[in-house]
Amino acid sequence: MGKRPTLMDVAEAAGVSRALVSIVMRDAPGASEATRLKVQQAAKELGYRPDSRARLLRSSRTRLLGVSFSTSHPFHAEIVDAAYAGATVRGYDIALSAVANGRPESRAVESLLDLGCEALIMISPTLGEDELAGYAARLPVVSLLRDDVGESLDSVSSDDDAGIRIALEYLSSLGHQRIAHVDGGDAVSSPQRREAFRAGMAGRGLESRVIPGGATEEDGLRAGRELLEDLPTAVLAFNDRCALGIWESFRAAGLRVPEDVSVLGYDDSQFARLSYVQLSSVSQDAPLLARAAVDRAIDRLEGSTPPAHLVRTPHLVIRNTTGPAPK
Amino acid sequence: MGKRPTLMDVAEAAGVSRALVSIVMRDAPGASEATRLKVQQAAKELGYRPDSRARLLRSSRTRLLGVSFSTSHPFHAEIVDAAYAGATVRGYDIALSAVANGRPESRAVESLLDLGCEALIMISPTLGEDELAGYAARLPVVSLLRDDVGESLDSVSSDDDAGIRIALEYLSSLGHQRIAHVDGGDAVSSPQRREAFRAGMAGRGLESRVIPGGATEEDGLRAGRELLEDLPTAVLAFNDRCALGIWESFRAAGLRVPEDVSVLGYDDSQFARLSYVQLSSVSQDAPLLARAAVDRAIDRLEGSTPPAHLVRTPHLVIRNTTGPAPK
DNA sequence: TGGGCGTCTTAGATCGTTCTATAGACTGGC
DNA sequence: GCCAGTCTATAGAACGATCTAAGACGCCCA
Repeated sequence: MGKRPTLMDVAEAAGVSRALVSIVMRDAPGASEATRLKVQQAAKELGYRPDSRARLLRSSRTRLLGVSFSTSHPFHAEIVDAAYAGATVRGYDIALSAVANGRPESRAVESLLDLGCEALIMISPTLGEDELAGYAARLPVVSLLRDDVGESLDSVSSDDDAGIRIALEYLSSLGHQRIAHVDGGDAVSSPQRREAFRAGMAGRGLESRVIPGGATEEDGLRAGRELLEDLPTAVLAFNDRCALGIWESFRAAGLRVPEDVSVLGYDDSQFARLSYVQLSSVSQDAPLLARAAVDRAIDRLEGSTPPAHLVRTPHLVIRNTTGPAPK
Repeated sequence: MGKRPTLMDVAEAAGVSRALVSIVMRDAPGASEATRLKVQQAAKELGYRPDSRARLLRSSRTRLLGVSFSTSHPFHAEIVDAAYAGATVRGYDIALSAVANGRPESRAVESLLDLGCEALIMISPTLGEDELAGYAARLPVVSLLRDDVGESLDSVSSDDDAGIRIALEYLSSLGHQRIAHVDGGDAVSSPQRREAFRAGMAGRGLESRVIPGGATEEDGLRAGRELLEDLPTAVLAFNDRCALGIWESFRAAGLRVPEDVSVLGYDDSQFARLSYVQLSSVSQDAPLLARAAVDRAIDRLEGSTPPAHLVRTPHLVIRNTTGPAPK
C-alpha cells in the first residue's frame, strides 16, 4: 500500500515550491498560466488528491455542511439527495452523520462538529429546544421539517396549518362532511397537524374526529380498523405510510377507495407515487425544502443575517384515492 | 462564536503539558491516576472535545471505516444502521458517503479516501472490476451484497444459488410445478438469481419461465400483468418490492394470494414484514451481513489475512403469501 | 543606471493533534 | 552509594495542507 502523494511530491515533480502547488490546486490567484498547466500536469500524473483532513484543519473556512439524518426514515434519504445537489452548486461539501439504532442524535451532531462543519442541517431533529440552542450558539443550525425550535436556530419547514387547511378545503369541495384524522402519535409535527385539523373542522362547524395513529403502515392499519366501526366519508392521514395502512385496512374490509371512502396522505413520498397506489397527498416538496435549508445555512454563514423561520406552503397532489363523498 | 478549546487550553488550565493531556484523552498509558483525574476535570469544565481533523491527520491509525451507500435504496439504510453498531463494538468509527443523484459512486468513494478512511465498505457497488481493484490496491475494500468483484477485494454476500434453491425446494414441496421467475433486470445480482432459477428448474425437469422485471414495485406490477395471460401457480420475485408489485397486479385482477397463486419475495426487507403484507421471502439477513462486512474490514486491517469472499446462506421466512399449489 | 512597481515565487509559521525521544524522580538490589 | 529499571512528565518534531510576509524578477521611466 504505497503512500499517497502529497503537495511536496507534486512540487518536486513539477520543480516548484509547495505553496505554489497549493495555489494552483485551489485555483487561487498568484500563478502564471504556464506554471498552472505544468503543476496540474504533474498532479495528474502522480494521481494527487488533496488530503481533506489537512485542508480542513488548516483553512479557516472548511466549506463543510453537516447533515444529520435518520436511517429509519426513508424520507430522509430523498432530502439528503437534494441537499448534496444544493451544496455542490454553491461550492460546499456535505458531511453526513446518521442517527441509528444505539446512536443518538447528540452523538451524530457531535461527530459533525468534530469534523469541522461550519453549519448544521438537522432533518426532523428530536432534541430539546435548549440542547439545540446550545449548538446554535456555536454555529448556524437549520432545522428541517420542524419549526418549534426556538429563536436561535433557523428552520425550514412546511406550513402544516396551510397543508391541513388545503386538504380540508379540497375534501369539503367534494362534499365530505364526516372527515376523520389519523394523527402521527408522538411523531414530530403531529401535534400541529392535529390542532390544525381540529381548528379547520371547527371553522366549518363540523365535528372533528381524531384517531391515534403513528408514522408507519402498522399504525395506519390499526387506526383503519378502528375507523371501520363508524366509517367516515374521508380520512386525512398523518403521512403517506400511515395512509397506506388505512387504505389497506379498508381494502381488507371490502371497501372501495375512493367510492366508499376517500383517503388523503401527507408528504407525497415515493410510496404515494407508486403506480398501483396513486395516493392523493399533501406535498411538502422535500427536495425544495432541502435546497432551501442548504441555502439558508450558507446565507447565515456568508452574510450576517439573523436566524429565520422559513415556511413554505405545501400543495395538493390529487391522484386516485380521493373522490366525491358517497350519498 | 467563541473558539473551541484545544489541548493547549486544557493543558494550561490543568497546569500540565499538552502531551500529557493528549495521553489522558486517549486513555494511553503514561499518566498517574491523580493527574488523569485533574486533566479530565479541566477538560470537562472547558467543554473540550478533540478535533477529529487534527487527530485524523496526525495519527497513523484513524480507526475510520468508510461506508458508501445509495440514497435511492431504502434497504441500504438498514445496513448502515447495523454497520454503525458493529463498528462501535470494535472501537472504530464510520464515515458515510452517499451516492446520490448527480453524485456518482466514484465521487463518494474518493471523498471517503480523502477523509482518511482505513478501509472501505461499499454496499452493492456498481463500479467496474478494474476500478474497484484500483481502490483495493490502496486499502482494504469490502463489497457488500455483490461478489463478482475480483480477487483483490473482499466480499460479503449472500449465496444467491442457495437462496433460489431453497425457494424452489420449498415451492416444490408445496406441489408447485409451474413456477415463474420475475428477474431484476439490470440490478446487481439479478443474473445470478436468474441463472440459479434456470438451473434449479432444469434439475427438476421443469420448464423455466423468466419474465423481465426490475427492483421496484413498478417493475413487479408490469411483470405481474404479463403473468396474468398465462398464470403460473407460483412466482419467485427478484426482491420484495418487485414481489409487492406482482402481488398487487394479482389482487387487482381479483386473484387470491396464496390460494390461486403463491408469491415469494427476496430480501425480507421491512416491506415484507409489514403486517398487512406478510410476504414470504428469502432472507439475506442484512444486519448480519453488515456486521460481517465490518468485521471483515477490520480483520483485514489488523491481521494480514488475504481478501476473502464470504458467502452466507440465506434462509426462508414463510409468511402468508405462499401456500399449496392449486389443483 | 538605478529606483519603483507589479507579478511570480518561496520560506516559514500555523492549524490541533499524536508520537518519539529524553529528562527527571523514585525504587530496589548489591 | 551507585547503577539499573520503572514510572511520570515534557519538549519538539511530525502530519499535510493554507496563509502571510517577504524575496526574486522583469519592466518602465526618469
